[in-house]
Amino acid sequence: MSTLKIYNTLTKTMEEFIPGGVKKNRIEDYPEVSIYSCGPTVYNFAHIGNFRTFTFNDMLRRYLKFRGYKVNHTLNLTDVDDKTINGAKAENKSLKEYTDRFIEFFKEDLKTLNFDEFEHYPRATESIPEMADIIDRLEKNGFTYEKDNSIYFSIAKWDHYGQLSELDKREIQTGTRYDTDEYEKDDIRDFVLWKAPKSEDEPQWEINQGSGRPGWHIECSAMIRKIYGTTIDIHTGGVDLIFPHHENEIAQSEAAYGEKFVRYWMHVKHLFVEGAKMSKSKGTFYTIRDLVEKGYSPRSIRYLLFSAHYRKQLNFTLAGLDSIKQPLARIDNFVARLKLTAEGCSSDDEIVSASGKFISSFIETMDDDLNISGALGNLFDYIHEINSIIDQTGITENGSRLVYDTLKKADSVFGFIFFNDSKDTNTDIDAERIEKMIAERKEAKAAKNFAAADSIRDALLSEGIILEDGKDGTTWKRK
RNA sequence: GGCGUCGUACCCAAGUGGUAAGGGACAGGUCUGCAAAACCUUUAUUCAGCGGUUCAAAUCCGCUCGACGCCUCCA
Repeated sequence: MSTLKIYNTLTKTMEEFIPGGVKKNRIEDYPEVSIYSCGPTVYNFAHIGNFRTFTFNDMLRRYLKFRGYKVNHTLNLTDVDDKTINGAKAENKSLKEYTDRFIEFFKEDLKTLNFDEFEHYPRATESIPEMADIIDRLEKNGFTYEKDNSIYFSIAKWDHYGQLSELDKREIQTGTRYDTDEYEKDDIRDFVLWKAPKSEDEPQWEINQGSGRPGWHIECSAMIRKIYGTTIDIHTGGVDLIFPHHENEIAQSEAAYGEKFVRYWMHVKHLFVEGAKMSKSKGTFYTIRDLVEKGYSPRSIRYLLFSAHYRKQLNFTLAGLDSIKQPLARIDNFVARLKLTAEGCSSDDEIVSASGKFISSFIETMDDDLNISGALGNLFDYIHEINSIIDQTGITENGSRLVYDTLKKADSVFGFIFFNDSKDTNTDIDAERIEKMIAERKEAKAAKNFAAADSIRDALLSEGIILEDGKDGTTWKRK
């Protein structure tokens, strides 16, 4: 059996995944896997690009669970920064009131896309004491300085700075305006831990160093400390966060506590929409809601977001979303076929071996840094193989059940094979009337009155109902 | 300017030294009164271009062209 290997941004290499840092013989013997994922800033609806990253998080946790690891996963919610503060001010609401609403929307979106439930969804504003503790320790260890009542981290004092983003290899471009922040720093690359209020009515909290609000990076370090207490296994986020966000998290956490912050860093590449960067002016800044309103199913969105490897750029297009109806229909038809053909005569041996082969190839593929595209290939190979068997020899009820269970198992990772698309259930179509018309058509066909039969079919088609004649009678579906 | 990534069929997309997965589209077939759907089969002598290393390269090295990322609190 293979072992899970993941690409670690910290070392720039593929590494065997060893939770807790100590190799065990069996997966069940490993301690709970601790994962922290940078979540959304809740000042607006999250867009499709955000959801690529979040979908990756969902896939990662689902696969770890599938593999037998115990998972303890955090997705944070940034509820205090310039954007949330300004947004609340603009609507004359309290920060909490304002962000509560978007957190709710965000969680609805997660549900819409069939996300697994994460263990924790902490808000930045709920970890102020932990932030204060980090700042106290940094101050005591001599890593901070104060300027205009804001507290900064001095990277000159921290020897290990730059390991994640390989800063030591870089030269800073001359003539670049490096920082336009209103806050003054000693070194342009220093970062703020605690911001002095710009105005009295701004949200602020009291800590030993004075009244203010958290800098961008401190919240993640604080929440990780609060929830996990010590070194965590995996930290994920979009590639844009490598520098400076994650670099600064490492600096402040390791300088404060003197122990390793994170074992494995995983970063998701950004997506393109219609071949270019998402852009509000081009109208390619989609939210999940936008797409659903346009009539695309959440299931297709999930599939598309899933389908490309997380470290490759994914080109998200509406045409691509459309074409996903086909593979999904193929999967659905396959599942339906399992139910229909449960009285075949094949020996189960072939089914058993094909199913076993599928699962082991699925594991081998996914163990290679979550190669989801390869795994999708495995899935369709399996469907193809079973379809062939059914065509040639049929399938027994036992065989059918085994295939069904195998799909269920794989779907604990995919999450789009058995997807409850609520859109299909709230129908206002009169099913009884349709069944009656189908019965009439059947009679017409029996009487060889094909003109009458076709006119019934056409009448329903004009209402958007498609009739399909199969071996076991006629079924209908919406266009 | 510095650091880095990518370029595989009409489209999407795996494969990173052993002779091109998978999906969509297209085409042929089975089934059907016809159709649709479903299923089956077929589809890249070739991996941006050029040169090199090797018994062997899409995979390693060099150069060229093209797209992109970070170096600006953007997932």
